[in-house]
Amino acid sequence: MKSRLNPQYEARARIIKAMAHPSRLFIIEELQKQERCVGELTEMIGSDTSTVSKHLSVLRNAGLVSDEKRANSIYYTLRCPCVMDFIGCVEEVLSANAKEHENILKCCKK
Amino acid sequence: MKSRLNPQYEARARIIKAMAHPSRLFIIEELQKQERCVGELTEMIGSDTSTVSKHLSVLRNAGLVSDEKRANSIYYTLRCPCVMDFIGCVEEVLSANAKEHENILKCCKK
DNA sequence: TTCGTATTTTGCCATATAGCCAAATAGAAG
DNA sequence: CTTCTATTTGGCTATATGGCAAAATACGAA
Repeated sequence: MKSRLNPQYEARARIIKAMAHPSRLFIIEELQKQERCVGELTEMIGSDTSTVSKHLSVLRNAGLVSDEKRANSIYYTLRCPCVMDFIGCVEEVLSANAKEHENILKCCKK
Repeated sequence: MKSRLNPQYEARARIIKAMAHPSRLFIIEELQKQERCVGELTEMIGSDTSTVSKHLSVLRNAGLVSDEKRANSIYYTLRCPCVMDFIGCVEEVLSANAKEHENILKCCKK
């Protein structure tokens, strides 16, 4: 990380990095629909509770989600729903990649 | 990565991960304005050429940029300009975070 | 208080990443 | 062919990350 870039780029990268994990993308998508507690998310994801808890703390530290304790569970909410816009664009990249792949295959066959 | 999530989340995460670095965010932003070759980007970023080259290959492997050789330089272009939409949202998160921080400080002072 | 449930933290290991330098490669120019 | 320039690759080290299991914490209920 030795560069003379504006620190703003690091701040942005921190946020994006917090999203750059399959489980965390799932969590973001799920919380956009409704708030959820750790246990529920753990159940859906299918890995260790402690692992999911860490993912949630990554998202919380990035300011992407907020938490609220109710009864004896902690409920997480998506703070900036706009992050879901990311997904649409990412899908666009993925389908562009798929198309390219297809073209390459088509070429080879001929 | 032991979870029973749909593989689609991994594909998305790969793309987002490719963006999750200050230098690579800079490159994306720069390429959105105009195509650039490795040397130019290296100059702007201020780290080793090999480092920048590796960043570019990360972006290329993710399908985010494409390259074209002309004369004796390789010019890189942004393939899906929509990725720039990310930035607006990320900035929204950052300013929400800043606001929260401010509120916390305000509370403490009183 | 003690018990029980939900969540977080810690410790440890395996793997991945970023960075630089040096060596390898590609191709234009002479 | 040889040289020069631009870029990539390999080798290395340091650091960061993800995962699980176990211990610690928080807190409502009995």
